[in-house]
Amino acid sequence: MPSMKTIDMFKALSNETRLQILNWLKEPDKHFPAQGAHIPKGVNFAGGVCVGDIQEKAGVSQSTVSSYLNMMQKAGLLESFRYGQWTYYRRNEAAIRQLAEHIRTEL
Amino acid sequence: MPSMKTIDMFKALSNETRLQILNWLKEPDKHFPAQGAHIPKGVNFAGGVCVGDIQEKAGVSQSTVSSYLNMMQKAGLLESFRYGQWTYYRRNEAAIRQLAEHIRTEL
DNA sequence: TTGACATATCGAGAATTCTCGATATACAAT
DNA sequence: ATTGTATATCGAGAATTCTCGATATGTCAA
Repeated sequence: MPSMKTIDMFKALSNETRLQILNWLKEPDKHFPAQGAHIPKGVNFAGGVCVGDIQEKAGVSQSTVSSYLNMMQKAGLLESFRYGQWTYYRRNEAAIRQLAEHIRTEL
Repeated sequence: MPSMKTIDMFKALSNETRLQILNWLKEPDKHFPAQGAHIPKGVNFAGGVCVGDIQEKAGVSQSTVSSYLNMMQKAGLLESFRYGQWTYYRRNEAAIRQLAEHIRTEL
């Protein structure tokens, strides 16, 4: 019985725009403006990018990118951190590695 | 630009029944009746299972299983061999390994 | 040739996904 | 308090996927 979460991951990965976002988030500095202007000192969420910047780059509507990011997070591919009015998303590298491992050994 | 084939793989993997089939085909002897009664000597397609046996085990209609298998083959997850009226399907282990590797290094 | 069987393809209705604009919520600044 | 900004949620129409039964195609056996 394959876990539902695995299927949710595959569904989340079955869309070009979402794949792009995941890929851009591999090198946030390269693809997005500098982040964290609104994150207070002492908070550690390196590599996170706010929704607005992702939306602009992806070229889809704000509501679409919001639900995409939410979907990817529910699937475990992303993790998020909210500070004030901003929500920052970044890759969940451990989960992605585990997915690769799952495919290699258990699929 | 993620290849279309990668997305097709993820789509093919986004369904419980198809995941089950892929998993059963890991150990065909364990999950299906003995195969190859109709495969002539000299033809080598070890691990292949015919559509009818997969259909019975999966418990979906014949047309559904046929299109599932076709879809998985087009995505590269399965390979098929037709002998007479029978079509045998088996896993494409190389492609599955490559998918894991792709996720690990390029996703 | 005829009949039986394995699989593929077709057509369709139901369910899900995609994607948007509009609106709501939550917080910041004035 | 009011306004502005960032994000989330809602509602809906279009597109896609799911899954079936019916039918077509190809092959084997009698």
